[in-house]
Amino acid sequence: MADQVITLSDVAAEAGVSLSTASKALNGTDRISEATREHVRLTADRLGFRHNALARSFARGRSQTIGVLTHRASNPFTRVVLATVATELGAKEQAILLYDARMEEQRDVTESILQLRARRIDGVIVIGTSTSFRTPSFTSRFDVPVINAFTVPEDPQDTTITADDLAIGRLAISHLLSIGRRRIAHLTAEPHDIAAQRRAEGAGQVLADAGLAWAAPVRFGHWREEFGEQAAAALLAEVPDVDAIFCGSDAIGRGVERVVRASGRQVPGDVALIGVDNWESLMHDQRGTRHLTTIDVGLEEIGRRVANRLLEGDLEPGVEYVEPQVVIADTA
Amino acid sequence: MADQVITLSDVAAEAGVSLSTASKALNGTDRISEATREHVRLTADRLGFRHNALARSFARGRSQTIGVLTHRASNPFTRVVLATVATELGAKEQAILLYDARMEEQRDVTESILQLRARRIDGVIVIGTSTSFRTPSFTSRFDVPVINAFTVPEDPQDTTITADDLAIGRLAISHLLSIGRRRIAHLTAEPHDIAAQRRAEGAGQVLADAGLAWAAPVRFGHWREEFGEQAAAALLAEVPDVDAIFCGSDAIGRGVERVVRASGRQVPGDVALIGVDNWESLMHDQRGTRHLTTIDVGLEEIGRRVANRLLEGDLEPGVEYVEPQVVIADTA
DNA sequence: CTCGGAAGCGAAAGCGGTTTCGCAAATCAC
DNA sequence: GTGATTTGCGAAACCGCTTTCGCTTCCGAG
Repeated sequence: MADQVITLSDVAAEAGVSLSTASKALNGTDRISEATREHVRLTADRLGFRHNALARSFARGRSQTIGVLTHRASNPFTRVVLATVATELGAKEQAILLYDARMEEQRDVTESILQLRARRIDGVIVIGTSTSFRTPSFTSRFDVPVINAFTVPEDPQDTTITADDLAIGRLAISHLLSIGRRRIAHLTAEPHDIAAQRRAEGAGQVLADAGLAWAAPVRFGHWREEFGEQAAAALLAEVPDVDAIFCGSDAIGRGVERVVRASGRQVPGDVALIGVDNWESLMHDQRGTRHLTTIDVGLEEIGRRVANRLLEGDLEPGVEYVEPQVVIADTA
Repeated sequence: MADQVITLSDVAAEAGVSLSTASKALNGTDRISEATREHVRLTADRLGFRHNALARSFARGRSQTIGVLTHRASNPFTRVVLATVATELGAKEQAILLYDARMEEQRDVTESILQLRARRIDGVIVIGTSTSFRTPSFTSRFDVPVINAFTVPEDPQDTTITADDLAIGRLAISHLLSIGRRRIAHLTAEPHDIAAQRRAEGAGQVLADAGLAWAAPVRFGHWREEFGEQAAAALLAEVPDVDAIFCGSDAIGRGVERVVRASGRQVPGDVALIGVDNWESLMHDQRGTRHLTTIDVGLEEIGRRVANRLLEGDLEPGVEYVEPQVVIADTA
């Protein structure tokens, strides 16, 4: 506790070498005989020496800290990515400095950028939302590597790792087809929502490839449970023999399920349901607690990759997509 | 971008004062004439000077970084607290360094502690789970302030801010009583789960105070949706005229709702339902998307308070509880 | 007019490492 | 055996800021 701290000079003195030799020995830099190196290492261990990270950062000019820019950190998807990134970076001794800003507001963001640069952060992770809004490009505003997570980048050259909405749509329909459904409908969010558009597009492709068409025109609305209820009610009235519904999100799926069951239909017997997000695992952590069949968009994988790419420094320009996974449960 | 960086010496030179004067002027420490101070400030602004945070941390011996210890960062509740803490600290220029460990595993934790100390962190936040397991005490293992969030602390002297499970139970029943329900049942998690116990206890108190008893013995099971289904089915068979169910969590509530509706009963007409967690807002962010009436345990508030208490340094020993809030929606 | 204290400022010593550079000894080519 | 390299190590500069301490100057008290 109150043990006074061992510095590198202490180690050097104890080992009978110079400060610089000790430094190089422990860092593995420069030419040092294997014998000396080992000797220094052993004395360091014996004394319980640990580099003062502050001094080290200062001397090296690298902070061991990654800046994270979020649009709204209270967004549940953002939280998942953020927590994953923090965990992954923490395991590698990297701290994170979070700036939660409304990215539309230039002043805010500019200030954040200045702060981050003053902190000499080693890199930047931008966590966006892959839905309604394109994330402005920050790449050129830092002199350190910048990587985007879960965004629709404004500049296609920005290094970005995100969900594959087209594949999500394809996967959903493929699964419904694979369990024998043919009269399939789709209820999803606002028509201008980018994720909703792409999911619908991917879904439509697979359907067309199978020589089928939607059982009813795609209904656009909101990501909400209530919308699921309303839209499902209207859908059932219009196409009573629909046998599967692809719901744009699990929230919508929840509402849909309630209405479908209330209409006396069996799920999945009469109508199969599949959602997107894998909420239940996001909420539960524990396994084996699934109810709604869904598609996992891979948020955690995005977080892991983003963190590791940044640390390894292999940032290739362009968008990299994470493969979605179908999570089979009780409803399809 | 490639603009070379302005240092404090530059400012001092430009302002025609010594380095030390410049430092003191900008920091507001020591005695400096108001004129000089202002003059230095202006030149600093004009030059666009920002302290090099690394040098500053080094000189001061404080890292502007808070260590965060989590038990399982992938736990959804932990994530909420973590994201809130990160946001709150980020707004005050504090980075976080996350160690996600299984707290039971001593080796892991000890290593984390050494790392954190080497980093000269300014404080520690321990995020636990307020349910099945007591969080070991770390307070004496650091020489910086330690605060617990959302934990059941092993040592009651540890500074802790957490959810008030007793109050949650009380609030749930009070609400059900206030809307006129009298035949109330409770379905909740494992009997050894601390949160489940306390919620049941608080609920029982209010019921007794109203001169009532449970419509059926409290059923303990799991935090799962499936448990909600099973338990509700059994409950309805046993007490067909139950008019309200207090569900230990929203997950349980979801399962319960499905079974209650399937039995032909109206919700909330015949049976009112109330859960705990406020999942929907945790998942949604947007407002106005509620379905299940529930109790918000105040995770975000816990995160905010923990962060601010730590920075302000007013850590009083003992447990501080966050007041739960009832969130009225469609089911009660 | 003198003296003690306070106010305002600067010189310089850290903080604890990393890194450049130079030097002596050892190794190599021929 | 000689000169050219290479190897192994230490001296010292440096990273940019904070902070102690001491030196003037100024002021008010007596």
